[in-house]
Amino acid sequence: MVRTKLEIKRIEDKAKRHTTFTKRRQGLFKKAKELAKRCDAQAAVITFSLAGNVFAFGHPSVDDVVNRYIAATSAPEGNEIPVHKEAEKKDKDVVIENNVDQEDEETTSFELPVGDMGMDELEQFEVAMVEMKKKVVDRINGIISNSKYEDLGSPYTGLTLN
Amino acid sequence: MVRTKLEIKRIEDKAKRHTTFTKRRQGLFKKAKELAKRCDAQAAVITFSLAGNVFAFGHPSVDDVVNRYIAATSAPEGNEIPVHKEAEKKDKDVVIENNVDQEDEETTSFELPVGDMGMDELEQFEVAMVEMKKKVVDRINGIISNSKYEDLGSPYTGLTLN
DNA sequence: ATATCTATAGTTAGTCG
DNA sequence: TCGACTAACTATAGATA
Repeated sequence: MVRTKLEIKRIEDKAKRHTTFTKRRQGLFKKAKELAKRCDAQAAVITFSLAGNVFAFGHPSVDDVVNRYIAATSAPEGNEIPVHKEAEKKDKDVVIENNVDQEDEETTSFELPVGDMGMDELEQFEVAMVEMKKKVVDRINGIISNSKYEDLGSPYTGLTLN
Repeated sequence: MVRTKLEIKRIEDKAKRHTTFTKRRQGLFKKAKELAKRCDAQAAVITFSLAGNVFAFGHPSVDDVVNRYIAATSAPEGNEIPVHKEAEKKDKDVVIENNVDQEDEETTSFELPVGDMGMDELEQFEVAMVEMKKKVVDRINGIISNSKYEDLGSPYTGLTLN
């Protein structure tokens, strides 16, 4: 039929919602793949259906990207790191706004106001966590035998984390 | 001019590649937002430009989704968990194939062939990692003061993880 | 529930300012 | 570099099997 204007809001009907979820998830993964391929970038997409099923995609792998994300957001040490802020919605206390997207070398540096805010503690956590994460990931990889490019989804039963 | 058929392959020209990366990243984020809103699902997208900058989006937050992903893929204990396999590319040794996508209650369960494969070890790692992750995330949240819905991107300098 | 179909809404590569 | 434009391409809601 004539497709209506499409409002982006919650779909109330369960069946429709799930159908849409499936279709759009596929589309999202495809887009992510194209982005990774065309732009030679790392990318990961993780989704949870309302039913609690995980669907994840990553290049070169979900875990690679997730690990890197964790490491990156952990801010290594009280040192200079360039920051590109990606803000869009809502309020945001942007501290530094700097667009540094050169491809190869040459990267302008800025001081992140993090150096003196319990950095020792953070550093400890970060190092321990990174090691731990690596082990777990290796273990899981061995066990679940997931491939490199597309990842499997498994539902969430126990262990509430947040 | 006339836009050619569009091949999905690596763009060689740096400037173009970056332009495309930016445009497509925005598109990808938008799609993810729509998916989250329309389908009331959790979703996260993490990308790294070649320059090493992180751009992440997540609903309700990147860390929430990442944590949940980690917890989910860590497979709590030698117990039953339903599995939905999302495979698409390449070879895959699918162990279990079960589509359990009901919205509300009622979830079929299957035994994951993981119980006797160094589960103790995995469990150890997983528990320790989850705790550690939680701490780091809390710490980072406090420091970087990121908002709930859209996350900031920060570049990656030290600590190569993979 | 998964697959295909199709009209149309939405995305984006190339270009310009 | 960045935003705006727009033709061309692509995704997808709704329908059907």
